[in-house]
Amino acid sequence: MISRIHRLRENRDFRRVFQRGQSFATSRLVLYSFPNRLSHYRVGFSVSKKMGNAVVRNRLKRVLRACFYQLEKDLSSVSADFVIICRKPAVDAEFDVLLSDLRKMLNKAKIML
RNA sequence: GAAGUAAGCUGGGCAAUCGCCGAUGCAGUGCCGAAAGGCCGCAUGGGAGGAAAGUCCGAGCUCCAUAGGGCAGGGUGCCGGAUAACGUCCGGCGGGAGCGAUCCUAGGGAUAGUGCCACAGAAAUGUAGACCGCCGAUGGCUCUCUUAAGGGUACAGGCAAGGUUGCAACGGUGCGGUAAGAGCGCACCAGCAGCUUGGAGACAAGCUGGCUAGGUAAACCCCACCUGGAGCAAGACCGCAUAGGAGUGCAAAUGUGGCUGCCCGUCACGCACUCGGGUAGGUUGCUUGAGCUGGCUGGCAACAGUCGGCCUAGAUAGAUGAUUGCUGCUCCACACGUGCGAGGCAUUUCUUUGAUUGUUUUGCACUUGACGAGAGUGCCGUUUGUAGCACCGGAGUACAGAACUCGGCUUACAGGCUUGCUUCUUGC
RNA sequence: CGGGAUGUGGCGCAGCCUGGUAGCGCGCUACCUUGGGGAGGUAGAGGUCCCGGGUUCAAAUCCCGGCAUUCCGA
Repeated sequence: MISRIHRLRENRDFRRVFQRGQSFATSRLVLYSFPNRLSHYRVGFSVSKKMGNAVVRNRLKRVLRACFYQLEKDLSSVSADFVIICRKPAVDAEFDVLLSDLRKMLNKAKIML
């Protein structure tokens, strides 16, 4: 789990990342990233209502937050905003699968080696 | 034992490591900030539901409006009670379904008025109507020689019994009556009105009366009762990120800047003080409440009273997650290995018990023969430890996430448990 | 949190207010026409009226409760 300062919260932050950021994707997830001027990273999750009911959507966001906790060490010096969008196959995916997807996309974005 | 019916409970458990949210305590006289406040460390003990869901009702709370009352609109609708309130709950009454336990029921008014009742049918609400019909007593015509008497005809006319249609045909059945008929008369039944008795009442029972009044109000409507509007993004407080209003005083008045290098033209513009409004954001509202729980008392019950104990989430891009171990329950398998191990499965067969079905006005009689019990038959198998059971193995473990707070309703839900009652069967 | 709208053949819609027959266009099938196709003509098939209850003699239509899609306001 990640604490509150690492969460993206404002609607205008989300729009900035969507409009000006780079995007990377797998079959389950989409990553948008845009550098910020803070000394840490921030991340926000977007899960559509089409994914399922509130239990399914909340659980998906919790699992993704736990993934980012695993990646904490590698991201400690990164200052950028991320938005993760879930696609439909992400609902049934295991923790390890989502974690490796995130690793792949962050590598592609050359934020993490 | 089987089938059913009603009510209630449960909603996997025990741990480990790393995290999230808020609470309490301690500490650095730490850091950020004008302030309100926020951030960082350690410890302790907390952290989703029976529906948290849908948002269909009702309330608290807050703001706005409001002398009081009425209209419109909306809602409710057997009676009594419970409740803060309700369209909820409890107990009754009437109606309907079921052998029964039990279940369902928007259930006021159709003589206040209006509308509608397709098709069919003669006729669909008007004391209406005559298609097939019945009669033709009375009057007409006519036959028997004539009168009387009788017959014929179906012209006038009478009738609403039978048929037909339809969800529904102007009370039903029977007897009398009549030309044929008719509540025309009578008896019983249904329904209506009045009275008496019982009941708190809905209503029930009885008596009397005149013989009769279609359905639909989840059609308009009438009657009785209820109802101001919005919602925690309500509202309160802080508020010099930034933007920006009003007033007063001073300054400037051919000034400065832009279009534009110049002219013309045009647009914009200073400083100080005071005042309120208020955006982003923050704090609060925010969890002690019609609260939970155990007894006692009253009540058929819903529920109320009283005594004791308890404090039990508070997020805001929205806190419960990740990785594991052991285990519960259900289903499938049982190849291999280990243990226990003599029957297991199927059945259009028979016997018994006889629920029940059919024939019949009823009974006798005949017929059908559920569930259970016993026997038989078929397959597999009885020491080469096979069939089966257990370990082992595999799969599954629902519906669903607090968002101001309560009381209900509705809807979703794997599996399991408990209790009451009903019907049938068997044994004692 | 509050307020609406829609659901009818394969597709797009009418009918609902005022209850009794489910209809229109495109598409589909067969036949005619043509040397063949298109166009045209004739005939035909195809419907749990979103789902479950109720009112009524009778419900796509009226009432109640769900489901799905969609729009608006704060």
